[in-house]
Amino acid sequence: MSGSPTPEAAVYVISVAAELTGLHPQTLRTYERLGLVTPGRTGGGGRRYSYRDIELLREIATLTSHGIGLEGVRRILDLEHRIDALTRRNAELQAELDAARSSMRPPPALPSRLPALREPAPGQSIVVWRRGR
Amino acid sequence: MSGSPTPEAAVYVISVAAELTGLHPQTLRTYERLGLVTPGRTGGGGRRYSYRDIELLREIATLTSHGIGLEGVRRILDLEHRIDALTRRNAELQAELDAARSSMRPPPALPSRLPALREPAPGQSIVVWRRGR
DNA sequence: TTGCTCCTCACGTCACGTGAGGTGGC
DNA sequence: TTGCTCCTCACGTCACGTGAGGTGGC
Repeated sequence: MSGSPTPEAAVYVISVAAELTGLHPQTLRTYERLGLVTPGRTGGGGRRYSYRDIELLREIATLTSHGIGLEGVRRILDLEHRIDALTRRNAELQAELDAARSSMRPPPALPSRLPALREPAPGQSIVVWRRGR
Repeated sequence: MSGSPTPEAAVYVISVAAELTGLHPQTLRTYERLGLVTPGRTGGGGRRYSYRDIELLREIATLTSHGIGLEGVRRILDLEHRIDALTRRNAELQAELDAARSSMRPPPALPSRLPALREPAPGQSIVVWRRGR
């Protein structure tokens, strides 16, 4: 029944969340009102913050401590998400490209054990494959 | 002598730049002091804004009109540049991938002029290069 | 009952825009 | 000379954090 806790589990009451982030409880309520962080709710109306919420709150705290207003914070978080998505897509494309190139390379890279090719003398042949003895 | 104007040409005095952007001249001086927009200077100390500067000022004006502080603006502009770069890189990778895939089909696409390689009969050699006649 | 939670309201601080005031060069 | 430019200083406004005050449920 008691599964292992996940980062999304809504477990911290507002006083604990405030303690973990160094923010005022009232500030957390303000952030929720502005739609920056949306904790879960108990039946009685109490807020419950997940670890993800705590991380987000910490990121917001860092930004505001650098003199960034909440509207700026909202935009910055959005842009950072887009950068993350683009970066992931980028790595994906790079991997596909590498795979495509390695499977296409004409002779798939002649094994290095083969003797180096030399220009034949007039009339001389270069044998690359002779079957049998 | 009168070359065609470029977007980077520093041509607008501060009063014109203020008019073009709807911003107060003193606000433009503030933005320069904060390093957001750096117009050129005349020998006498006057500012000269380029069209690129005007565009940047307009973008800043849009952001601040949405209630974003200048420190937030700075961060947002930086993030947007990174998104632009990632998006360009992304298109580049996609193009390379398309090219790689189309040039690789069927197998690594042996040049069509070469005769297909056949397994030699016992004792037979395959000559890939014979100099002279 | 105690200590939490909820909410709204209000105040202090800071950032920012903008105007004034005094200066100097085209 | 006129109208621009330069600068610094100061004030008004707004956003934000934080505290108070009054409430209710575990």
